[in-house]
Amino acid sequence: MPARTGEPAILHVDMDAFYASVEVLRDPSLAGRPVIVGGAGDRGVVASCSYEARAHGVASAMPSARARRLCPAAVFVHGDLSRYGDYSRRIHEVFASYTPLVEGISLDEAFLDVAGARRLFGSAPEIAAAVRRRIADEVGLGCSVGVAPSKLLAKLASKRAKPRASPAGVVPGPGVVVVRPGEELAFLHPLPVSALWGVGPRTAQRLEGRGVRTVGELAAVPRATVVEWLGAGAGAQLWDLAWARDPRPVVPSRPPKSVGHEETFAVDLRDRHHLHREVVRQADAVAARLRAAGLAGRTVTVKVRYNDFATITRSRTLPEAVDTAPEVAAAAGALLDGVDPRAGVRLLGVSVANLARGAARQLALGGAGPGWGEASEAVDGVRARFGPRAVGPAALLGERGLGVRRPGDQQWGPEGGSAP
DNA sequence: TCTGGGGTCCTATTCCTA
DNA sequence: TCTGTAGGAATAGGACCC
Repeated sequence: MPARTGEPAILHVDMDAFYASVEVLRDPSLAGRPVIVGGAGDRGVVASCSYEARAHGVASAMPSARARRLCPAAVFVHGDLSRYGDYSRRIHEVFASYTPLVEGISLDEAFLDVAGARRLFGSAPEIAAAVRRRIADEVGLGCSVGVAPSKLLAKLASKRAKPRASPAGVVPGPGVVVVRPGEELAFLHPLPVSALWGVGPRTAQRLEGRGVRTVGELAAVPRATVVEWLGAGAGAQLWDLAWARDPRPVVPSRPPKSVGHEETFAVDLRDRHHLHREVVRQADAVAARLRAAGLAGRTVTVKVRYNDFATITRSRTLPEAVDTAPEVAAAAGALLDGVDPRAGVRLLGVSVANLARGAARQLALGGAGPGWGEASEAVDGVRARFGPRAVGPAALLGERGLGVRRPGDQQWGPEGGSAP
């Protein structure tokens, strides 16, 4: 039960330019310079960038080619997710020292419910300041914290707490912003509708077409009208959010719903042979991740994006859950056979959903082949000892590039523009 | 300007079955 | 047995988030 009812108790902690800041820690000569983490190739995008780069107009998710034009002096860094994962774990150790109620949103972002921590550590704003200080002292990174009675407001508050980049330079932010009970609507209503969780460019445009630009204007529309515009689910939810009604609790851990892998090619692929090899490679990666997580899944989906960006998916639900490369590859390969690649395929993806915990092992035995399960365990063992490249699917033998490259090597788009 | 890769969630449609 | 139907599962697509 809350020590003092009504007081803000949810923290949203958001690291400042996380990947780029980690890269500066690794290589201090980058400090103060425009740093861009992401794919440097023709089809790459910006995953994260330092505030010095933002001052030139660079932003995350922007095509790298455009970022380079905006900021020719920028240093491009390939990035390393496993390193960011290590830093993320250190940050979460700080969170866990205040409350067990930590919901990780991504490597660099989390919600903390500190209602039960206040007797021990002080008010929510005091905890927020302490978390910031400790992450700076113990990990060496900056972050911004929002404190509010709900997730939505905590997230918006952390955004306001952030540093700002303008052509004139980087302006530090307040670091911690608190929205107290009673201030919710005054804080929320002047913001653009796109500030609401679930309003992307598409929905924002639809609302703007009806004369609704701010959250306050949305709140002023009758709820039934918003439902008519956006459907029962999204409409009702957005209208509630516009009135700061957000009862979502902080949920410490959620099991994954799907595991997938997808890759954009440096050049479009048109022949089935190449695409089938890619399916095998991706199926191998997905299956290995499933086994590592102790999961298996029944629904296999193949995703194809053509060179005009039109995207299709084809999926099939198997009678039993699978977690081995040959089984995932067989299902995905069959789906791929129903797709015409002649228009040019720029992206291919394989994913597995309908997940259950460890359901596949005994089913794989005596199933399709002589123990895919045992063979996969052996593969996992070899990779654990000798590295992820030590073994791969037989179908990929003898081909340079394709066979050697491992999924995950190109996290933010293909390097260069030559054929794979 | 030309758009990555990891996901979640929602909706509409189709198909199967009781 | 035929037909209509209601509901659930599967499928496909799309918006959105970090």
